Amino acid sequence: MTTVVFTEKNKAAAQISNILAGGSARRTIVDGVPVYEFQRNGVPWKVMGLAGHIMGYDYPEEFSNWRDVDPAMLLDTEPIKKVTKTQFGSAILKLSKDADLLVLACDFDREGENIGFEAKSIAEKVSGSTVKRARFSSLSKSEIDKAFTDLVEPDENMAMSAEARQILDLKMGAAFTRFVTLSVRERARTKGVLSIGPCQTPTCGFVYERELAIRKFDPKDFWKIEGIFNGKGTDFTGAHRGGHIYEKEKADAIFSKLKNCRTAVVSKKTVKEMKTNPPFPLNTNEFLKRSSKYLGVSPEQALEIAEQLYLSGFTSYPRTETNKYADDMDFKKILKGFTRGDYQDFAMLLLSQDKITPRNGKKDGHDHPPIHPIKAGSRAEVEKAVKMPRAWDVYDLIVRHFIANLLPEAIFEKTRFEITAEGELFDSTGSVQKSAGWLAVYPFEKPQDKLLPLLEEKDVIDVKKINNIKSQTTPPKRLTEAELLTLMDKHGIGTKATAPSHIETNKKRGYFETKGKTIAIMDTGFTLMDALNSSVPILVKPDIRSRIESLIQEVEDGTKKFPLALEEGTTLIKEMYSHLLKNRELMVSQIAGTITDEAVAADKKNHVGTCPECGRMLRMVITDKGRFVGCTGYPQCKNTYPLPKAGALAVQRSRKCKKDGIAVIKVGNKYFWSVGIGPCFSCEKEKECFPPEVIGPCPSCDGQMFLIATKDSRFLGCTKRCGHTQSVPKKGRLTVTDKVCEGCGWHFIRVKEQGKDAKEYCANRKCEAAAAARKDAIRKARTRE
DNA sequence: GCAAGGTC
Repeated sequence: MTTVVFTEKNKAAAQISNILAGGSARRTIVDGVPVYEFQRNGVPWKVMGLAGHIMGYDYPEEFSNWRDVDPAMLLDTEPIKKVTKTQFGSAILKLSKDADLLVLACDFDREGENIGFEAKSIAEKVSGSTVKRARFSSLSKSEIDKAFTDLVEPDENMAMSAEARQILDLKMGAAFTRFVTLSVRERARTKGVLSIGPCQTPTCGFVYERELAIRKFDPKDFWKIEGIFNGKGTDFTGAHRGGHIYEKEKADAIFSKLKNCRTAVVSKKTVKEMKTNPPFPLNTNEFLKRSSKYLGVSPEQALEIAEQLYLSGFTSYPRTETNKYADDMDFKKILKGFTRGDYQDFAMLLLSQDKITPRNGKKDGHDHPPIHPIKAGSRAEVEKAVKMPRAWDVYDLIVRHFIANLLPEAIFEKTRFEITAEGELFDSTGSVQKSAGWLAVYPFEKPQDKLLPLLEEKDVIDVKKINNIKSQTTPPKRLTEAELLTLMDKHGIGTKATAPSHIETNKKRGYFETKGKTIAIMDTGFTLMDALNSSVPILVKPDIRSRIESLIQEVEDGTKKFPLALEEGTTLIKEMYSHLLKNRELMVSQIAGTITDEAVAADKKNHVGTCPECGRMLRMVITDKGRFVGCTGYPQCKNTYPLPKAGALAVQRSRKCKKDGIAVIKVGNKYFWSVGIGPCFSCEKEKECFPPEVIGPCPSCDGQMFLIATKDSRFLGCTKRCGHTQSVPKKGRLTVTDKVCEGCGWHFIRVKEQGKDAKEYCANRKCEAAAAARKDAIRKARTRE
């Protein structure tokens, strides 16, 4: 009389056993798998945790060679399901042999039902006993007790719907991936596989669509009228109510009406108190988005860190849809851990309250609570337990978010002036933080105060200047990872646990890459999406996932039989396949062309110059074993030159060695290396080849200022060593441009920080024109808010 | 060597 229970994972097995056994479950190991044993109602119980899916679909052996099988065959072949985690398979057999009742107790969702059925299908080989289902949405005692008292029938429709998804995903993925990869390989050597899938392809599709919008963008000129006013001795700006004016004549007319105007009137004043609510508790999606946005940590990495933090007991389970806390959540218990250290002020404040009220969201996946800290840890403790870069930052974000959610709202006082000048209306807004509330613990979102003078209605103010500013509409920005995750979530691409992996797949395939926080499509990805878009547009859009989704939903609802859904799904895939087949030539030529171009470009990057021995091309040869410069004429020409062992190598196209005429290579960010000679710093011609980068006249003597870069700093110094120095931005790539400042004769510098727009300006701190421009930029930044 | 979904 034994009852055997299967849960989705070991952790759930342990917890459920403790609840059902009243705290006295015995842990044993069967074929390496933990099993919890206890007595309940006089009957022996055994509970085993699975590890998610323990079975998986694949094609039969004879279909595994890509070259032997027409990919289209895969659409008419049924994949077979096999046990992929054999130790679980044998443990299930051992346990089920003498069971009288089998209970499936996996998560209450589609995949959970399916995982339970995997165990059931294995158990039924050796056991004919009854199979029941325990349904629960959380691992609380009351729910578990109830679920195991009121056992229900397993839901075959639900399990089969997941089965249909698995088969259709594999059929489509395998057939399309093989077809595209093999077709393109006829014309170009591909580095790896060109994969296609119902989640990864639409994910890339979002990035592609954005790229299209950027490329198609046609900038339009517009004008805006800005007033610079002075009231009570304080300058402030106002924007003309006309906003963006697209006709020059219209802007000019307003401007000429106003340009000689010297006074204006505050025609209306409103003061409003604005409240900003704390954020909702963190579910996985929100956590990943904020990690990316605030910390620049990729979703994949953030999830991995959260997983480690969870395993080390610092934070709760990281995969959850829920953004509201259960009513019995014990906030005080957690906060007590934080009464020392970085967060103590906030923890003490909250603990002094009778009641702590979170600002709850509305999503309840009935799975796990929102991500929150479990125990307090110092930076040293967290970094010791989780040996991953940024682990502390992620933990800090989770703790701060947790506390912020419990704190009161932030309060701002927002003032708005309507200003009338010559009958034209301007608006000025300012806001002042009255009470920081949750923002005090949440430095990731810092709103800036914008100050306005204390004016009242009917006050007359000075008009210092009216500007007619020409501007241009800007193209859409590249997607950030956070925005991509939002799009995926909105269109049901992937699940909370798999979304980052689809992004990762696209990166691995060379379809897109991250540049700072934004995602940039790569040539291969763009051409592939372009080709797919012109032959099978639904593949590039989220439609493909939703078509399959609605099919399997019908299976789950019982309105469509599993075999029919499979057939219809296969027909859909076949249809797409035939479209792709029809456009094969065009697709292949496009993609092969791009791949060849990329290869040529990569090869060109390695070209160093002409071989003095034989006249052919010299190139850098970089292998796992080492690197050197060799001749393309090898093996006839055996000419080689050494290269430095460490540092990234970049051939300097604009430079040739003055000694031997062969190329100069930049090593890392550190020094230059002449092929055939060695490091330039040990060469007597160094000064001649690398004259100091002069930026302009020294403001304190008749010398010239030039850029001095050392290993850990950079600044401007004087060629006459008069002692005058000036600072330059520490961050970003810095170049001296040809443009010369009219004010002081210095060359403009160009600073390009990763993920930001390049800035060009005069860096001279002693230049009046530059000072005015800086002031103007600050003012503009303020008024833009 | 193909997918996506669980979990470790």
